[in-house]
Amino acid sequence: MAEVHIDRRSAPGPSVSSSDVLDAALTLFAERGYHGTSLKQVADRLHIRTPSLYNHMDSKASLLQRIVFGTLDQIDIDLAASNDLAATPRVRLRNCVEAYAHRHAVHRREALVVNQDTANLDGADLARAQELQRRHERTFRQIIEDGKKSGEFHVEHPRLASFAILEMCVSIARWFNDEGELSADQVATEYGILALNLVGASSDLR
Amino acid sequence: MAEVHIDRRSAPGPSVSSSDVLDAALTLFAERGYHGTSLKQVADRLHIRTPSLYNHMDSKASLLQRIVFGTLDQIDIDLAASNDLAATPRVRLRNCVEAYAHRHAVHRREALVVNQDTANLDGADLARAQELQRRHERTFRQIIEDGKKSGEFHVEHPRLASFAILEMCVSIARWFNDEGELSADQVATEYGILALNLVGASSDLR
DNA sequence: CCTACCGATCGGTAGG
DNA sequence: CCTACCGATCGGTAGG
Repeated sequence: MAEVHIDRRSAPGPSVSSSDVLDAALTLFAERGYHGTSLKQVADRLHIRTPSLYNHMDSKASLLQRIVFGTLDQIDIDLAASNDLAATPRVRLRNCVEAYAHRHAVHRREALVVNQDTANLDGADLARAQELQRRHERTFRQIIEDGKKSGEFHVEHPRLASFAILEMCVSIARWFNDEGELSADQVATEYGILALNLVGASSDLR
Repeated sequence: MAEVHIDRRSAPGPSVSSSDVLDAALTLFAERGYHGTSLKQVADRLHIRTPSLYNHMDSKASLLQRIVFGTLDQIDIDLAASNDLAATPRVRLRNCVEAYAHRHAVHRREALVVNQDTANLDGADLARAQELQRRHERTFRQIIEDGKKSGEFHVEHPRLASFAILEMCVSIARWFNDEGELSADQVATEYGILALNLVGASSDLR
């Protein structure tokens, strides 16, 4: 039997930090899903043994919780900053979509985990996460309803349009590539235009 | 939604069929994901023991395989029938989106499983599934490029638009409800309009 | 950071 | 359709 030799004597002290653990979990959860990822895979990626992970986290569930709420809370902040109620619905929608789209390009892994595994939170956490997501949806829907009232937008069912816009932004996380021909900023700008198209914003005033 | 109700004492012989097993797995995979569902949960739902499932299936993986390819193959057929190359890009896009959206409303569970768990197929199956999905994306992209060339559509990046349209249709599976105020037909029609808006199809000719 | 170990559960098989 | 059972792996703990 060949022995595996890992030289971890090159430096003293902890070899990984809790953010390393979170980052490894983030990559694996995004790739294979929460239930499709074992803590052994997380540990392997960091070249440590599974029990050592517990020096840097509370539980597997807590990793998911931190990823999901870290992301949803930040989206909350992004949207609040972008949804300037003094502006026109057109400007509000464009700014919110740009912020939302940009986040899904820059933080791909987080977006994928939120999208795939939020349902795996338990109890109170699940309810809290769903409430945040409903709030984000309501933000977009309210903007669309305001634009419909003002005559800037032409859409029959604001709720359908808000779902469509949210989900088309989420799709960015599925294909965006840092080395691709479009930057996150360019993608965000383009998605702002697509969203305005979608709600029938008259294009001459865009 | 369709509950399997079987009075096992009323008649001799098998109490469940292989389509019952597939249907139970479909419901659970859609709700909790492939890796989040155990065969014991599938068996419990059918009021039988886990080993009895093997009278009606080959393996857990084969259930996922049948769900995914049953759905992707049908989408393939839907799109081929809707994408009448003799028609204008506007009509082709509307018909394909209506078909795709309609399927995501009527076959919610299948759509959710395909969307969440296709990546859990192994080896050759995964490659085949991804090839089918790429083909569907290319179908939409080609229509958009044709419409751009003909001047009917006004969109900068057809690939972004095709991804956005595909994913906004997928979102239907997340919220559609048979008892909701909109029927699958109505939702499909509305999404056809949203997609034409999104690609900047001039609205007076819609 | 490790080794040693825990009970629970996993997908699946044997055999009737 | 069942009971009995398999090896493997799961998240997690004890203790150093």
